[in-house]
Amino acid sequence: MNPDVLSELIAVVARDVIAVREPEVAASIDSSAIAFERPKNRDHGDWATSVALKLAKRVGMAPRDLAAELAGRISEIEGVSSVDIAGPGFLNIRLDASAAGEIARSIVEAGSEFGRNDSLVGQTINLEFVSANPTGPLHIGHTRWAALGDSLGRVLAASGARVANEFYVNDAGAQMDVFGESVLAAALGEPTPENGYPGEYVQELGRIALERRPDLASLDRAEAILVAREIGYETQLQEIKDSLSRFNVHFDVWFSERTLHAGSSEGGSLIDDAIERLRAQGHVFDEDGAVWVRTTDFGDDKDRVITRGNGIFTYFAADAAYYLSKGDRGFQHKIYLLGADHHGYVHRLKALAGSAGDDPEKDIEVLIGQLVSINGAKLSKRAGNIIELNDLQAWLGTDALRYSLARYPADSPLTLDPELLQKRTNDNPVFYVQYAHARICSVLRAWADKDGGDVASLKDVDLSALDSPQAQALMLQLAKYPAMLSAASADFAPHDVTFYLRDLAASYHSYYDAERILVDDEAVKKARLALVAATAQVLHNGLAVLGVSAPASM
RNA sequence: GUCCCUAUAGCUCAGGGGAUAGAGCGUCCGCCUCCGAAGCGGAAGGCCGCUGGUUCGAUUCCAGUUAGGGGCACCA
Repeated sequence: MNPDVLSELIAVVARDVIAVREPEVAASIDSSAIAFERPKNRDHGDWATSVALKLAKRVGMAPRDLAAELAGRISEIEGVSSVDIAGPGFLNIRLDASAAGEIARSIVEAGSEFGRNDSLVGQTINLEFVSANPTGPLHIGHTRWAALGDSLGRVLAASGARVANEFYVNDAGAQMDVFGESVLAAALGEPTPENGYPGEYVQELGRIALERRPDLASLDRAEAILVAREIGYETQLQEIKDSLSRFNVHFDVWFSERTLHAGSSEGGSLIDDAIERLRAQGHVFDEDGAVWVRTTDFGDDKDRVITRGNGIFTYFAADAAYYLSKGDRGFQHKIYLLGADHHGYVHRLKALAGSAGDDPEKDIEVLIGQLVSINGAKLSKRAGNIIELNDLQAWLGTDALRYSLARYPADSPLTLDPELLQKRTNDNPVFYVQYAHARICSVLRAWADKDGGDVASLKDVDLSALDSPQAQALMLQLAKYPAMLSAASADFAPHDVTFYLRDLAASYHSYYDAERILVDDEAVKKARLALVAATAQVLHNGLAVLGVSAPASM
């Protein structure tokens, strides 16, 4: 008996009972409408539902009467041991030990697939995040979006969506030229130009540029800038890719802004095409010699210029072409994960979706991340007094860093405590969870050494011995995993996973303290091993969603 | 001025139209001859910023208000 099945059965029962009185109300009931949940208080049963409270009014019954009728039917469901009515009409449901234990078997069978659900099946999602300018190293803000975005992508994929992680490379525009001038100046031993890029890394890029093109000094200035820019760009982008890869963050698409400026089949650029497509939709107008998009039609506070009076595109033009490109490449849903400094973009991007004929409410989601601060971090002199991803990772480690950055919703500001993250105790949330996993692996190793047992042989054991309160609490926690993942994907909330894992690890530690696993009674031992192996599997799966390792020993 | 975010335990933060509002840290008291004590059990600690509204029921939704953070270009 897993919770999805039970909630579905309760929905069926509710439909049945209510159909007699109010067929229309009955038809509107599905498993999401019955408020099926794990009660906070264990005295309230294994599972609880307030469905009677919610429906009583519409059916014209007293909540407790409706509850009583439902309770009678629910108690007949196979595997349900009791149903109690509490308070104004809550139904508190308890399961047989063996019915509850089935969860352990299904987890061991499903392995790393356990938790996958189909709540987002059919969605094609373009998930854009980080998108740092290729003119310098990634900083602490990028680090947060990298951890969050990558985990979000995995959460969405686990719910059945087809997800592409995408990095938009801003490799066109004036800042690239400034970058080129800075690299060239460094290569030639000149001072950094005014408003140029500071930082030791620019000097490094200059040295690399000179190494590759010793003739740099003899080139025409404009050409030299171009050469320096391209070498710097290529080198810096590669460093960004390497940093992210070390951070266990994966991108499917590296989308170059230059492709938008380059020609399309018709001769004009993709940006020209984009403006014409928006014009065809009726949202573009000319005024004061410039070309505008009427973004105010979609909630923006002012209209936006897309082509300036001097004929040059604004940055918004590239945004428009880029947005359309996502749709053209088959993505119906576009998620943008942006830093707090971009929050003025939200209306603009939504307006873009609307102007393109998409649904601004459904087809585009803009998540604004708040700032990260950290105590005691060293500023990177080489990168011009920012806090670098590379330094953070070397300092704190991928696991601790990714886990703690994924622990909070994107829209809440967060402060990292480096002292805590370096502790190898349960003060440090990632170690608490990893320790639970390592502890289980240790038990399984002891079993394998002594009896030669392996986890695959636990698929057919009798699970009725799992009747202690701690074992049942653990099983219920395990059973919640798929629904938790599905909720996390619906809310774009990878932090749900970290909180779940904390609770699951706590349930396991309590269980471990209450019951010895490797006992003499073979049947009991097998049942407990199945439960414990299932727990390790879910810890492993959950950590994988966060891009964090699940070590077998620590 | 305007728009967005935030306000929950001493600290850092989850949660959410319903039953006694949660976790970690910190404080206090207990638990290893026994599979990893990197652990477990317990205690203390809250007008869920403030005022109204909707509701059978609001800490949760809405409005206002106060406080904090952030954003406003024919920049990129």
